[in-house]
Amino acid sequence: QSHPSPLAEPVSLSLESSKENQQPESLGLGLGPHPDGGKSTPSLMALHQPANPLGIQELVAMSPELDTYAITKKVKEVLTDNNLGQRLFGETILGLTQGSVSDLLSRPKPWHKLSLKGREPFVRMQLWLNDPHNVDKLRAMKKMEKKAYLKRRYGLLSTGSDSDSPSTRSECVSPAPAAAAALASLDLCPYGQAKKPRVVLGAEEKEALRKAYLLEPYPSQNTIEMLASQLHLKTNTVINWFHNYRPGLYPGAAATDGPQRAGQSRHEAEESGKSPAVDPVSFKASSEPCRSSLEVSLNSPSAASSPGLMMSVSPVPSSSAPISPTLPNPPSSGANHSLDANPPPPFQSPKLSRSSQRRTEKMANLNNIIHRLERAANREETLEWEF
DNA sequence: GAATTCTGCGCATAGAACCT
DNA sequence: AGGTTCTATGCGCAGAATTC
Repeated sequence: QSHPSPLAEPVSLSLESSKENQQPESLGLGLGPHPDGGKSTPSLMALHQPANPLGIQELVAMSPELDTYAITKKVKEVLTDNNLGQRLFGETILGLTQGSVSDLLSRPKPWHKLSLKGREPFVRMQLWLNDPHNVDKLRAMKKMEKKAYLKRRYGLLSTGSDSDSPSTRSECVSPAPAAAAALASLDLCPYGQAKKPRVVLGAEEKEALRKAYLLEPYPSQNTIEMLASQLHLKTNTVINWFHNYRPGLYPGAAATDGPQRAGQSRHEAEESGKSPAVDPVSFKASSEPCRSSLEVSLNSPSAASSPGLMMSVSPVPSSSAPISPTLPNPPSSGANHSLDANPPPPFQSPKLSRSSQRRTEKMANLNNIIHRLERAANREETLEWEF
């Protein structure tokens, strides 16, 4: 629609459109034998060759088959590890909105099912991953946005360095390139930062919390801890829920329908600066002539030695048991110190036993909670938070 | 050539988490 | 406490592809 075309090169990683300049035949595309099958595939290295740049479209067309699941998994991992939001990433790297980024990352389609246009974001992601410096650049942009926000709001810049500013407390230590390179090994968080998956409360949990709220809108610490324990939630989650549920923040909340959105906010922020500190040109300009892993062929054997975020590119992604992002994570250890006295169920098959047992326990527990809450509410009896 | 289907994406919003 | 940020998701639109 009216949004800037994704092909208008919001990408700053030397992905400038070069339609007027393409020389496909002489690009030295690194058409090397595929490590697995000897299949000749083009590489993405040409993107970083100023002398013979390729347009993103050409690049997509020439790109080898990419493992979209692995790419999105890695991108999510990097974004999470570095506290980089999907909005910033989408707008600056992919030229897409946050919602589209979320959709792409959570439900990537297999490469072979994508059209050329549909493949484009994945190629951009791969390119972005290839150079660890890009993470730093995005982090820098985030800081700039933060500063701009603070300036707008308070008319002053945050004092002190960003690293010790409270507003950036959650950012992990600036990664050394070497550390970033360590990302190349999957599933490692290079900065020792625990990942914090988003909590999605189940219907039963919400129901229990709602009833708890009706009985006690301002629960004591003790109550919160008990609720957290019984619902297998973190106390902070319970606190946040109560906080968000109170009418003050969500008009109409706590009535029946649960939290409503408070004032909208992002659009104001975006309004005041549609491209808040997001200047692809300057971003690109800041990218020193880093002849990093961008130059490395996606499929070339040398990729293995690349210090960057090079992903393995599956020639047959669909056959490689795609990593479904929706696969449930194994229950985190220690998350289940149930206070209830439910004895462990009899032995089940190893795979089922843990999750189904947990589920059963949780359901029973929740039913118990709801039942007691209802009884308490009906009798108007003093709540005793014993489940 | 019209109708239908597919695909990619933006917009709006819910709600959890975070910041001041 | 109030406000903001962030992610997930539903809905709808536009354009391309396909079918009739």
